[in-house]
Amino acid sequence: MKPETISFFERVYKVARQIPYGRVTSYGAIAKYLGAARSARMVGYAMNVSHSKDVPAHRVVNRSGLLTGKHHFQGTNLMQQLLESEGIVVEDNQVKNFTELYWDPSRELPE
DNA sequence: TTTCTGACTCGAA
DNA sequence: CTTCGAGCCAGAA
Repeated sequence: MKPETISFFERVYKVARQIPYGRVTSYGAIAKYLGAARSARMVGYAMNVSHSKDVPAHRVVNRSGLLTGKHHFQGTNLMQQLLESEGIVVEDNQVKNFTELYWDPSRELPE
């Protein structure tokens, strides 16, 4: 498939799937990696339609480590359970040790 | 076709 | 310290 034919969402999914186990990242980080630093909203929106994709949306949180999208998961705390099952500590919808668990694609991944 | 909304982020007051 | 506004793009009504 040509890169031009790949939609913005496809790129988001591609990066999201590269998130290592037990790590988390932010919408803005993905957007920045895609060259659209100010399209963080679009990344979140992409996650909304990623229900049919193999995208670990639960590993994507906002810049504060807050589980802003947990409400969009099936359960009330499904997102938190998924994160905790990966060894990530979540408290009050917020990821603990977020700074240590934070995975920046533009920094961890090659250009 | 236009209008509105949204899993965000950052800078300014 | 907190609060507010603007920017970004895509999809649904």
